[in-house]
Amino acid sequence: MGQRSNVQGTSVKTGKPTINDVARLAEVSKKTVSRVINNSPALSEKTRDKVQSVIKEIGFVPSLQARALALSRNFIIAVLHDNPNAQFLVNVQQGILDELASTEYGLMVQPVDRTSDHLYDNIRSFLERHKPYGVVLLPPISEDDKVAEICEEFGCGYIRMGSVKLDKAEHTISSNDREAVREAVTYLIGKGHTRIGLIEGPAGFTSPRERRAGFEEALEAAGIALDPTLIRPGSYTFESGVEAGQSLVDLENPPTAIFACNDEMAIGAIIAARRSGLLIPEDLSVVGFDDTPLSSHVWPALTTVRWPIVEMARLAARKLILSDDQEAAMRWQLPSKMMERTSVVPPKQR
Amino acid sequence: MGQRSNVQGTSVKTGKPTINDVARLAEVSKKTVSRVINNSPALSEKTRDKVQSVIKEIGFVPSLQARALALSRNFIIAVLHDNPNAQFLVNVQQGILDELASTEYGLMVQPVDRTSDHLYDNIRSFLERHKPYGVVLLPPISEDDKVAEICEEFGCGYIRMGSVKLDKAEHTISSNDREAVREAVTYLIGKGHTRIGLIEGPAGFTSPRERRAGFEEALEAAGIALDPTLIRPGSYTFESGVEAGQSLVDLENPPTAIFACNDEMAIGAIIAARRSGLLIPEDLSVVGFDDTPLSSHVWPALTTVRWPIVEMARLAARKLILSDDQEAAMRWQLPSKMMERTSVVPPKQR
DNA sequence: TTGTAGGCGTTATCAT
DNA sequence: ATGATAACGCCTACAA
Repeated sequence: MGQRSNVQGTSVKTGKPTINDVARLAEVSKKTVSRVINNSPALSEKTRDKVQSVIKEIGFVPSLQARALALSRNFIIAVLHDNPNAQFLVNVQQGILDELASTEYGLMVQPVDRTSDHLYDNIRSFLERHKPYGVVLLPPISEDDKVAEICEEFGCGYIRMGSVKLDKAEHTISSNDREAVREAVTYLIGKGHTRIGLIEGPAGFTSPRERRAGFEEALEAAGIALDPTLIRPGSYTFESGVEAGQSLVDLENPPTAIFACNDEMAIGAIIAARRSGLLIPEDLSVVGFDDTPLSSHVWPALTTVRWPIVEMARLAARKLILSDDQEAAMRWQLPSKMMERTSVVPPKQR
Repeated sequence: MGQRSNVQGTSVKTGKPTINDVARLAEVSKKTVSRVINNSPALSEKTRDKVQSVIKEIGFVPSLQARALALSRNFIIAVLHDNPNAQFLVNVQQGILDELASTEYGLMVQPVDRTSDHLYDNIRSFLERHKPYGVVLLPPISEDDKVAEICEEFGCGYIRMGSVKLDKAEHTISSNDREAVREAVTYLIGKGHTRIGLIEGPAGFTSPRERRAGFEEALEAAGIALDPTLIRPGSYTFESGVEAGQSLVDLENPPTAIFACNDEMAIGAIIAARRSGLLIPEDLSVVGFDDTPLSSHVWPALTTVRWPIVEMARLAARKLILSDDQEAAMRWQLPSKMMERTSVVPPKQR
């Protein structure tokens, strides 16, 4: 007897049962056990049941390391990001982990530097090293087609998360920024605002572009002419919000409301306005975008638009690991929602 | 010729060179190559150089999957946490990743539920499945000795991050909450405050306990009697800060300053005070703890205490993967620092 | 100092 | 439907 064959069927070395132990006890070959594990269709009921009962009995769990070697693929989903926003990143992680919790998959996190000369090499080397089963690409890096190509090249599943449909449905998760912003600005208009400032996001990315488009659509639908003097650039940072907000309230004929392309800038604008002696929201209504925890902890609580990040991430993971879930594979859009709080009131009569 | 031996030395199957290719081209055995990879001391200069030049030439990269199988250990550091604070978590991840960037290690994230009946089983099954090289335990789960035992049991390196020394030096990274709070409260006293409110953290964990101790030590050193009516419980949430802050400012003889055990509660207290018509900081000075991004984005900007989280996480990773770095192994404390901003002024004359 | 043989625990190939 | 045998790519024990 080369192996000790005790009642647990446990091999001597590691103390944990292997596929060999199962095969021996079930009196079948390793390959048959492997077929059972992988739900191979070509198996007799009887054999399957027998093997499964042995598996349960001795508590066999397949080794992920061994499978990784044989399959050249790890049971890991990786988040690839170039995103400074902590809350966003953590929400994504949470959503993915929710979906993975009932599986054997694990989650890796890999930041990348979009400005690096070695961006693509770094991504390649990550994929080559860790061979993740699939990756979730977060904005803004998700907008880079080359990155998606690299994933494809490595035979690695990928999902691109963004504000618009960036790829085929099965590779995309997106929200509807344009409609959401249109709705938010329409809400401002509904309150009676006609002079509405816009603080934009950084140029070159789709989300700011979409949000601006939604802004313009809302104005147009209400028959309000776009006033370029009410539009300010921003970079999604608090400081840029302060600056843009300041320059808007300093206007001779300032806006009665501001839509900022994210919460940090919205809060920056509030700070700037308050510094100029304005009361918020009485003198200036403000709407943000993101629904960061920040937004409900400031005073006044910020009306904002919320991406369903956790749900999006969960769907992303589902699309990656449940390749046979056709319904999930085709779903690619989850709608944003406006969170009405206290930073918006009708404009003062002049 | 069983293998195609082209100039790249690449094996036919995967397209990527393996240890066999290196061995063949360098005219040594696999084992010798393996020794070179693992920096085995017993090797002649000549052989080492030769092998290394071949490795470089054909671009050989050892397969992590194969090593994982052979070693029963993955080249992965995992963060185990039960921590709701996004910024903290992301900072930890960033610190670890900074340190791992120059290595082949990757980062996994695994949340756990402290309130679950299966807490320990879940941790066991994670360690068993993914066999991380080491884990970083974040507070508050890091305070659970049983979790550390489980890591030990699996032969998995671990580092416990906390407010006090929770374990042997090589397993500990901590800050000096007590001294930092003492310093912050002493600073308030130095400004002339003598009635200082305290909003505590949740009972049962060490960080709130340490922070309270620091608070008491500062008062005692200044000869100020501890006034129990100025102490309020809190749970590290914004809402608990609002509540505690409200009850403090409603006092007949309210404090002129408040120290809150984290920023969220501090900001909650500011909101509550403002709601009661107080001017901040003129009527009430406030100090927080954590230096979340929040704290510099509120008005007034919050004076707070900053844990060097990124540095702590970096050191944690270093301790885990550089087992021969004695200096790092022994270092376990990184000092917090008070960030002076604008939420503190001397009390008004009465 | 270096090499040989065998093992880690799976999956794939190709029979039967 | 099932099995024998050979990968997968590295590491360890032991031998030389």
